[in-house]
Amino acid sequence: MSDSSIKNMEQFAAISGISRPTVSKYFNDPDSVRRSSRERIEAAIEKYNYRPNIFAMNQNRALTKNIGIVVPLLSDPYFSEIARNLEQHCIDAGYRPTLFSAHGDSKHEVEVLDNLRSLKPAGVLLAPLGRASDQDVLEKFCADVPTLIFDSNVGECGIEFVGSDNFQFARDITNYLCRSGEPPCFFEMKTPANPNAHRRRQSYLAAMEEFGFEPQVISVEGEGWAFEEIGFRGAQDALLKKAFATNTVLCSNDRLAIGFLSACYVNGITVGHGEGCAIRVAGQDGHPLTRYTCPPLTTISHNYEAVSLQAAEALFAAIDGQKQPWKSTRIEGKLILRASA
Amino acid sequence: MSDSSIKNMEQFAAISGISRPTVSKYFNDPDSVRRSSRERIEAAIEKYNYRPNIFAMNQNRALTKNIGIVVPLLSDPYFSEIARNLEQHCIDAGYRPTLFSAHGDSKHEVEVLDNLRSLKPAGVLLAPLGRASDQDVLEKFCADVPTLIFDSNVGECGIEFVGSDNFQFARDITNYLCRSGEPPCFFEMKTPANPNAHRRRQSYLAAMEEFGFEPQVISVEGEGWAFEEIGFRGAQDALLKKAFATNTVLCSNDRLAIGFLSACYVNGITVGHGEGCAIRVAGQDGHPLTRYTCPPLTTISHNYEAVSLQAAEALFAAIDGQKQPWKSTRIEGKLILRASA
DNA sequence: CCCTATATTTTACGCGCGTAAAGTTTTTGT
DNA sequence: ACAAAAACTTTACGCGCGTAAAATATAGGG
Repeated sequence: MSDSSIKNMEQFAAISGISRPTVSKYFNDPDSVRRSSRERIEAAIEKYNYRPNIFAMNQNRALTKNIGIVVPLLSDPYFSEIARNLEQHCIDAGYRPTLFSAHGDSKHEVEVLDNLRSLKPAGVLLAPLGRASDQDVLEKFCADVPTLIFDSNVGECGIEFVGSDNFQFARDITNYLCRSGEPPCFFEMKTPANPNAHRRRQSYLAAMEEFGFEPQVISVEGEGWAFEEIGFRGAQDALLKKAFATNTVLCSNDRLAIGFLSACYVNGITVGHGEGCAIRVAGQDGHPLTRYTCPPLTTISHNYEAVSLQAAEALFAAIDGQKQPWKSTRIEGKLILRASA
Repeated sequence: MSDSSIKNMEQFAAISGISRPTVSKYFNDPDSVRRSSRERIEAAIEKYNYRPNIFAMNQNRALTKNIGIVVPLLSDPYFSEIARNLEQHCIDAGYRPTLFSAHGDSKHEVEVLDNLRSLKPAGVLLAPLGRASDQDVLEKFCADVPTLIFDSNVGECGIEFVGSDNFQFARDITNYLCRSGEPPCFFEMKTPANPNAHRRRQSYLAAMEEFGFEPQVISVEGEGWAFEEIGFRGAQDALLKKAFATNTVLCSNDRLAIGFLSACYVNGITVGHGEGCAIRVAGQDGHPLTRYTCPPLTTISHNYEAVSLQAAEALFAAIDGQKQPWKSTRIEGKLILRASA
């Protein structure tokens, strides 16, 4: 418990009366040293509170336990939630995760990937920015480092792709909306950052066709990641123009829907599936706050747990040397019926 | 642009026909080498796309440019927003920020701090968990590493404290609520993680006394960081019991308020300051989504920009060797009047 | 109790780079 | 054109630790 003036493993080994390599072995696997040594080391750790420098440790190690986790934007609840899950899975499996955000910007993404190489990661879990990503950089990175791409597919690179089944998302919720009331219009951003948005639109179109309804897509302007603001403005505009052919709107994602709900509110339009409601609104993603919107938002939620677990385990398997052909795993979401639709 | 087979600075220096130490100097400061050398190095970088290993770089450097940023929980929008700001300021000042989250858990916080030492940071910007933090560990860390504490004060440790003026927050919004309608009740968590919550309660009490109103504090049960859920349940309960003496509620923070609004909605209680509204609700923090709640939430917002700038610059000054006595800087928030109150 | 097989520890070197000190070249001033 | 100053390059060593190979200690068998 005393304040260790011990600066490195050399000194620590000397004080505990054991050779440095043995101490090194101990930290790598406590059971790999003799019991008597282990006890002396552990007593010394207790006494001096010494810990090896993790970066020096990884410097000359054949296989590190580092795993890099990269998401496009940490402030987006979907990514912060999935990142949280991934980190936990890594820790549980004995790895050391490090989290990076590309801050919604392609240049940052490239920089993160560059820095990641210095970490000598055993593997990387990467959710690319999508459309904006530098494809060449991603591919080269995947070629150099065992990488599992999740959330947003960017060609067959990396070990495997794991993400949500966006076709199923839009299909199932469109299906529900059609069966429970008027068919939905589709509300989306004109230039979404993420390719999943395209899948959702296409799936909506297909589902509507299957039902024999006329689809209607409202694409609103707006760049960047301020989806609520974009949804709000787009909805304001569209509501003013009475642009929606039916009384039901399916938003491309929950954050747009949150903006949409807000626009409805300020325009005095009551949202919900009940009597006296003017419009039904649904989202997609299972954003943590959709439970608390007014009204609570009907949505289709990512299976966060399954996506993150599948992604993590596929990466671990690859790190363990199990070679598999590239594949794409798409995990179904779960419809969450609430008052908004 | 070719795929560099270059593994280290040695090889890179050899290929570019320059000594390794000179290359090292170049990466440390391109202007510190002769122009002819610089051009040759830059040509080689272009050609082989070489970058030094950032962790090896910092290994034996007297002063690194690393800055650690630690927040209690990244999934909380307040922290992700402030962290984003801090990162940008670090980058702008030529530092290399690395972001860590304590995941709302004291043990993680200790671990993060341990790992941070390995980074040999020039400085650390630390928002402690608060009540749950291991005080001894924090103090020892501050003694070893130039650390600036922000958001939540934990005794006079570190270089300086920078945070919001929580007394002013609750005072000003209580003031506004008293002047614009019935005096507010105060809605809070019984056992908040963060000491700022206590300040806000006390400030509310003081402000009410000043106005000559009877204060009323409703403290709801709930552990952890699921504030919306805690707010929702607490509000459900309190509304059912008609626990509020007035028609106005000041929530201790915006996330509780979001849960509160949701509870009002499902109970058919209209929120707002207008005609026909049953209750007024206000929050505190300036959560990014409060603009889009229904109704939009009246709140008092942190001055994110000022807090992060002040914190960053104080740290930079300390890193540059400017010794100042410890002080505490509390930055005022800005009242944001919306429809909810 | 002695010898061999196995478990540990030592020795020695490497990872990728920073940096001080000493030697060399280039630039500057005149 | 020459000396002094400035810039640069070499040399040499260090950071904190991993790891293979050699040396040593421990355990098992008769």
